[in-house]
Amino acid sequence: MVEYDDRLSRVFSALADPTRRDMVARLAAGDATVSELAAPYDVSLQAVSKHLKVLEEAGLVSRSRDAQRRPVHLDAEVFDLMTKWIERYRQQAEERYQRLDAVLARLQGKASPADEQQRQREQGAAG
Amino acid sequence: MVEYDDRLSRVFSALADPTRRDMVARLAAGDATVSELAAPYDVSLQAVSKHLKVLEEAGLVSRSRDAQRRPVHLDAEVFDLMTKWIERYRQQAEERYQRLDAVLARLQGKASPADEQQRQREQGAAG
DNA sequence: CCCTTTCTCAACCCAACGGTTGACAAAGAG
DNA sequence: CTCTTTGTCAACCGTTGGGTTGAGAAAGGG
Repeated sequence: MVEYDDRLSRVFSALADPTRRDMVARLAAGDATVSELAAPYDVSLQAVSKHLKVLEEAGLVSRSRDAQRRPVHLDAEVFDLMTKWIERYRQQAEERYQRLDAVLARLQGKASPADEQQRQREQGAAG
Repeated sequence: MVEYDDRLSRVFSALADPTRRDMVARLAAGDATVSELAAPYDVSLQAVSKHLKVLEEAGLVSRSRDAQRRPVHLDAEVFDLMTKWIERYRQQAEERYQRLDAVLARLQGKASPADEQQRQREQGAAG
């Protein structure tokens, strides 16, 4: 379970680069060779090869062989890992927001917003 | 529209660090001060301050003032940006997969898988 | 066999990153 | 005003990351 953390780091880190996100977008349309992927960019083939290695180690992509060519394939399953992480905390934050709204509505100006802010912080530290 | 790209890079990059993801998780439970956030980690307060700056510049977090304290608040909206990007290509990849399955089913062994792989690649390059 | 195509590995460069320490700003408390 | 608390800024340091070039592996074509 703990290793997942490192996996997430790799995935987020891989997608932090615009070129690599671009390649993922390209690969979503279909498999491609290294040269095909390199074509749109003004960098060496070696640089593209490195990018692909990063994507592969993040589990976003897999490579096979077809004569000299190395077709690259997008493995979309990893996206689930990210989506789950994101959704978890987004929902948590939203629920908290709704709770806060409810409290504020109940108070209806009986206390200052600063008091509520303080209460919120303590609640967070306890939970 | 183009600026969004850089924004995504910042967000993904910010979340590529396990400590920062941890802080986001903590903040999903409620606002917290810098010291409170620093407590669980074996690093200087300055390091934590730097992490928070990264999260802030990514738009994941905002900071206000309460006497000497600087309460940190999670801005969950940015998550939508990520989710949208991810979902877009995940769906695209899945649809492509289903199309491929359909084609393979129609062929029912009339052609070799290699031919289909080739067809796939050309289709991708054209689209 | 040699030549071309496709791609990777290795070494290097420089900018960015995460960490440190030291100084100091901001805001109460005495 | 002085002292403490809370946090940031600045300078520095070792590591990582994206880029380069050069060499060469892998697989077919002549």
